[in-house]
Order: sequence, then C-alpha cells, then structure tokens
Amino acid sequence: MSTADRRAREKARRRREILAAARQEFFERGFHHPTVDDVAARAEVSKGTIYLYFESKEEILAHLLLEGLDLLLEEMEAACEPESAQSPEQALRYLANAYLRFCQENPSYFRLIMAFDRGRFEESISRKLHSKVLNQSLRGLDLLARTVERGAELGEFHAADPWQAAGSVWASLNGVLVLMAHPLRQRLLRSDLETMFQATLDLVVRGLQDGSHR
Amino acid sequence: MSTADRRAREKARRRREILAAARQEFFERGFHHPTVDDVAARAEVSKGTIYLYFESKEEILAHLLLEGLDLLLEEMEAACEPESAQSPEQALRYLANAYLRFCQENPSYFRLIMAFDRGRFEESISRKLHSKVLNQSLRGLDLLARTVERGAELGEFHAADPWQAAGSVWASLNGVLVLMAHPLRQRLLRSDLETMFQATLDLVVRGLQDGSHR
Amino acid sequence: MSTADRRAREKARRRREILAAARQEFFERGFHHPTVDDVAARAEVSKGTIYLYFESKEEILAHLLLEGLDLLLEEMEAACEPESAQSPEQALRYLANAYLRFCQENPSYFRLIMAFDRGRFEESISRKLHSKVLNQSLRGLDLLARTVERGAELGEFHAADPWQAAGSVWASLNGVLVLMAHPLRQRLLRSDLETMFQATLDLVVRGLQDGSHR
Amino acid sequence: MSTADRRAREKARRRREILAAARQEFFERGFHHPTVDDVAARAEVSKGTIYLYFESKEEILAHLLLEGLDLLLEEMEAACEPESAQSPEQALRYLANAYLRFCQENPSYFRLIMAFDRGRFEESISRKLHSKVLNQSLRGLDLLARTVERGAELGEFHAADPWQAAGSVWASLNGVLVLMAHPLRQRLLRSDLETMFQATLDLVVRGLQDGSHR
DNA sequence: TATGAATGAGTTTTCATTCAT
DNA sequence: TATGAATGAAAACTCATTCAT
Repeated sequence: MSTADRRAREKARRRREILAAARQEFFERGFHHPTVDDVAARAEVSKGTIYLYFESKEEILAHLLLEGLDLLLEEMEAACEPESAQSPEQALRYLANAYLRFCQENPSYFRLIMAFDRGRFEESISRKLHSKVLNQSLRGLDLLARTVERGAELGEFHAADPWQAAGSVWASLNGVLVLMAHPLRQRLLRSDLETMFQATLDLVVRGLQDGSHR
Repeated sequence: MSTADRRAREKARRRREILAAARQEFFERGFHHPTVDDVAARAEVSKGTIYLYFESKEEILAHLLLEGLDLLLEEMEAACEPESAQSPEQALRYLANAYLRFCQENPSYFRLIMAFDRGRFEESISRKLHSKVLNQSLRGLDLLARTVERGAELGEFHAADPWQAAGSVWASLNGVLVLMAHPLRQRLLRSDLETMFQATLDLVVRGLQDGSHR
Repeated sequence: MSTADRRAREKARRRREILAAARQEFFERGFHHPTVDDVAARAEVSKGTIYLYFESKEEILAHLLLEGLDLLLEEMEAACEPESAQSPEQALRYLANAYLRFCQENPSYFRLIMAFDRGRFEESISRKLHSKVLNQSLRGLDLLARTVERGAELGEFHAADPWQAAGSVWASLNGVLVLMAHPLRQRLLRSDLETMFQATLDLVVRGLQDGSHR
Repeated sequence: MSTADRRAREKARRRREILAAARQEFFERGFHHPTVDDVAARAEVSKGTIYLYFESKEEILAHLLLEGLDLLLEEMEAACEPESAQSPEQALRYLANAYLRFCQENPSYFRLIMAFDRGRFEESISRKLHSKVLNQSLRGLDLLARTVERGAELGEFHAADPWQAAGSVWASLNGVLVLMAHPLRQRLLRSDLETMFQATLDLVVRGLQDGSHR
C-alpha cells in the first residue's frame, strides 16, 4: 500500500506542478499565446508528460477555471459564514463584495471565467469536466438565491421567485464587472469599477426592497 | 461619368457580396472556424479578391460587428422616437426591449458584439475602424443616459449621476443577456430569457424609482 | 505624320516616366521590395499600363541596368577622351578612376550591375535585352584593352595579350569595389575604398610595367 | 548514457541528412527556387521536422555557406602548411591556387559564398550564426596577409601595409573568379578561368615584387 | 491606349498531438 | 512513467500578370 500511496502522492504532486506552470504561463501571457511546449518547459517536464496528466490543452485551461471557481466559492461562502448573524441585505452585500474582491484580486481567473462562456471550450473538453465546471459555476448563484430567499421570508425583500431574483442580481453584478473591464468605458462613464459596482449593488438592493408594482 | 459610376457601383456591390458571404460563414460556423478561403469560396471570388476589399480577416469581422451595431442602434433609436410622448420609465422599457428583441432576432450579431470586448481585435484592425466601432458601441449607452437624465429631471428617477445609473442599467440588462445565453443556465434558473430580462428590468426600474437610501 | 510623331513622342515620354518611377522605387527600397503596384503608383499610371511598356518586372530592372551601363560608359569614354594626349598609364588611371567615381556617385547602379551577374535575370528577360546588356557591359573592358594595347605598343606595359591583361585589371578593380562594399571588411582591413582602390591600381600598374618573368 | 548517446548521435545524423538534402536541392536548383517542402521531401522527413533542426530556411543556407567556408579554409591552410619551407611567393601562389581549385571543384559553394555578400541573409539569420560566417570568411584574408607580411620582412615584397596588400591580392583573385564565372565573358576575353587566374596572379605578384614608385 | 479588378498559385511557419523507445 | 522526435494539417497573406471594358 505504502508504495502505491507514494506513487499516488507523487502523481498528484506532478499534476499540481504542471497546473501551476500552466497557470503562470496562461496568466502571464494570455490564454492563447502559450503553447504546450511552453507549459512543459515551465513545468520542467517533457511535452509528452503533459499528455499523461491532461487530455488536451483545453482541459488544462478548464482545470484552471475550476481552480478559480473553487477559490471564488470559498470566498463567497466565507462571506456569508455566520449566516444567522447577518441581515439578508448585509449578507447580500457581503456576497457581492466578496465577488468584487475576487475579481479585483484575481483578474486572470475572472477573465478565464468570462472566457468560458463564449468559447470553444465546450466543444473541446470532456463532458464530465464540462458539467463539473457548470455545477461549480452555479453554486455562487445558489448562495445568492438562498440569501434572497431568507430576505423574502423575513419580508425584507420582495421577490416572488428567489432564484429569478438571484439571477437578476448576479447578472447585474456580473454585467458591471464586464462593462468596467474595459478601460475605455471607465473613462467614458467617468467612473471606476468600485464606484460602479456599489452603485449597481445599491440599485438592485433598492429594487429588491421596494415592493411596489408598476 | 457613367463608366466610373458603374465601376463604383459594382465595386460596392462586390464588397457587399463578400460581406454577405462572410456573414453567412461566420454566423453559421463560429467566428474562429472559417478561413479566408472559406469566405472566398462562399463569395465565389478568389482569395486575392478578398484582400482587395478588406485589409485582413479581422477587418471583415469588424465590419460585420459594425453592421450589427448599426442595426441595434437603429432599433434603439426607433424605440424612443417620439421622445416627448413617453414617460421616462416607458422610454427606458422600450429601449431595453428594443435591445432584447435585437438580441433575440440576431443572436449572432449579439455574440459578435460580446466577443468584441475581449479579444485580439483591437490589435489587428486599423485604428480608425476600431474607434468607429467604439464610438458606435457607446451610442446605446448614450440613449439610455439621456432617458435616465430626463427621468431625473422630472423627478421620476433618483439618480445623482445619470451616466452612472445608465451604466448600471446597461450592465444589468447586458448581464442577463449573457447569463441566459447559456441554455444550461436557463434550465437551472427554471426561467427563460424573456422572463428573466423583464424581471431584471423591473428590478432596476424599481431601484431607479426608489429614492430611499439605506 | 505629325500626329504619329506626337504619339511616338508621348509614348517615349511615358516610358521614361515609368522608368524614372521604377528607378526611384528600386534605388530607395532595394531591388526586391517594390512591387509593380508600387512602381505604377509612383509613376501615376495604372498597373496595366506598366505592362504596356515593359514585358515584365525584370525587364524594367534590366532597362535600369542598361541606363547604368550607359552612364558608366559615357564617363569612361570621357576619361580617355584626348587619347593621344595621355600616356597609357595616365589613361589607365583615368579610366579606373572614372569607374571608381561612378561607383561612389551611383552606388545603386553599381549594386544593380553587380546583381546582374548572379541573378535570375538571365532567366527572365528577353534574349535580345540580355545580349544588349552583355554587349554594353563589355565595352568598358574594351576601352581598357585598347589602352593596355597602346601601352604595350609603346613598350610601357608588358602584356602579351592585351585583352587578358585588361581582364586582369578590370577584375582586380572590380574585386576591390565588391570587397570594400562591405563596411565590415573596411573595418577589418583598416582601410577605405578610396585608399584600397588606389593601392590595387598601383599594384596592377606596377605589374603591367614590370617586364620580369618569374 | 548509452541511450542519451544514441539519441544525440541520431539527432546529429538526422541533421546531417537534412543538410545534405538541402545541399542537393539548393545546388541543383539554385538558391532561391527550392522551398522548404522540397528540402523536406528530399530529406524524406516532414516539413515540421526541418524546423526542429533549423530555425529557418535562411539558416539552412547559412549552414551550407559555413560548410563551404570550412572546406575552403581547410584547403588554404593545407596549402601553406610547411610554412617555413616555402618562399613567400611560392606560398602566395599555393594559397591562390588552393582558392582556385576550391572554386573549380565546388562552384556551388563559391556561388553561395559570393551570394552571401549582398543579400538579405544578414537580416534573417541569428546574430550568432552571422558573426560565425563573417569570422570564417575573414580567415582566408588573414592567411594571405601573414604571407605578404613574411614576404615584406624578407624584402621580397614591397608592401607598406601587408593587410592592404593582401586585400588587393584577394580582391583581384576574387574579381577574376567572378568575372570568369560567366561563360560569355570567357568567350569574349578568349580565355578561360585557369589562364586568366594565373595571369592575374602573375600581375599582382609582379606588382608586389616591384618596389618602384611611379 | 489606359484602366484596375480579378486571379490563384505559392510559401513560410506554427503547434497540438502521437508514439516508439 | 517519461521522453522528445516526428508529424502534417492549417492558414494568412502576397503579387506578378491577365483581360474585359
């Protein structure tokens, strides 16, 4: 067993090393520029070895994406940790800000997450991995939905369908992050990501709190 | 003159034909798959001819993008046409719905517009064309901002900075369109684009109307 | 006739204009870079017109070469003009220096002449034009040979075969021009074209004057 | 070790095979005509493999050039081997004849060496390779200069600056080789390379021996 | 005579992936 | 398990020349 164990451990370590090398390459030089050779060189293994641990180049990127999602989820979960202690609005704001911080601190992961949406990814990675990514990417929405739901139960939010409302919130925040990713739009709107993000958050929170119907 | 005229007309027609062929290829097979050869074959001209009318493959895509933006802007402008006759809320809803319709009816143009954001486009098209695209892409935001401003002046919206508010609204709507572009997310949220879009629109409109501050 | 005359004159003028445009393009940007389009643009005629006046791109270059040779020959002929008035040595030195001046003042023509030697020229121009170039390029040698011959007759040079001797002289002078064309070799030999050329000229003149046989 | 050794050996062999294939292609069909595909086909490897062993097409040519220079230098060094045993004149003649033989036996290498002078070579090969070529191409001149110097010290040659004199000799011999490379000029001068070369060699040797100043 | 639109063969280089060792 | 040599499809762009008008 001990031998098998060590083998497995070493295998896992090697895999992590390759992933780390890929992360550096892709984050430093863009998602398209680095070649498998570049990654192999950085990981100090041969090109063939890469294919021993990953099916394809795209799968490596998918795994990095998964990493990013894990990190994001972790931070979002931490943000609404002592759940009961926070008001739903507070929790919503914490969640949103956790997302904002994550994007600011990990712009490359954010770009990767956004790139996943419209990419040839889906065509070129295994079905299993693809659904893994999708699942993970929905957990954030889930956290949001639960918070909205709690707010609705407490009468603080007016949302007939918490999932839908969570979708709206998520879409709005995401939209700002994408919108402000472009420096030119920051200039045009004479604003920065931080300000814009908070303004949008305020806007949707007010929308959730206001029960009036047109 | 007649000769020169006919020449110019035929040149313009040929250009349109190439653009049409490119549109078909790119919209049917994705923005990355088709080669210049494919476009040439579809347009029934030689590859060299393509380069007589367009500087590069990327410029063709940029011109398609411009087409899409023109179309979108046209529809948005039509939507708020008899400006004075509409309440700001009404105008905002019309604008938003014009955007929604456009995206539903021209999903490929929408994908192209979204794709433009993050891409090597900027590096590979002429500066002039690039700024043309940017300019056009900002006019939608401008329409929105003017509407918000009118609402603020009439006291119907509470927005200290109309441009910022317009940015929030635009970002939110855009966010929904992107979010729901993925069928899997539609399923998960047990909703469809239409519903989700209207819900988000409601949310932000309520947010604009509600003057309370937390 | 007058009409035909004018036509012919205009045709000749147009031809010269194209040649002038080609000269500028090729001399400024190298013999390989400019395209037929570039030449046409410079001459302010259409590309098709170029082919009305010249068979091919290579033929244009050949005509420029011919121009260069004409110029060179003119100067060499001027150099030994009042033939009888000069000593053969003097005449030889004048001839050589005419060549040197020509190369210094028309480095592009010189490069073109050298390029003709080893080039695909021969393959791609008409036989007639090719022999015209060859003929012309031999007239310099002829001048040299006649001077050597005169020297031999006067007993100042010792040359059993004046043509052969002229060939040697010509080859040597040419060799220096080529050798010193490269700045790196100028540096290595710690000399410049002028000095080296005169030194070589001295060397061969002494060789011609010295009747000793090993 | 054995494995690594064999690998290295095979790699070197493959490289030699590619170079041999390139040599055949380039020497048979001209330096410009063959494509990388042609070389690959001749070497019976895929096109990609070529680029595994050489950076570019130009680098292949540069390596062939280097081969040629190595060969030439070898023969020139052999020619003045038992240095002390020869008179300077003898040594000079041996050197010159070694050069002549090389050019006669390896006309393609000679053409390549001449072609290197003026060409886009310098722009398209690595700096390191380029200086390697330059270095090698100067060693011939160096041998000549040392011989002339010895002759000057012994009083047999009159050369104030041995390097300059060597330059003159080298230029002259080179000039003949270039001049006579063209069959048409051989015909015109009613001479052949061999005769012309010896005549020119005689001329410059006499020039070196004669100390008179005009 | 002049135009200029159209052609399309031609060429280098890249790189994900495979597979013999 | 690891290597790294080999593959070969792919793809954008150029430009001399032709020819209908």
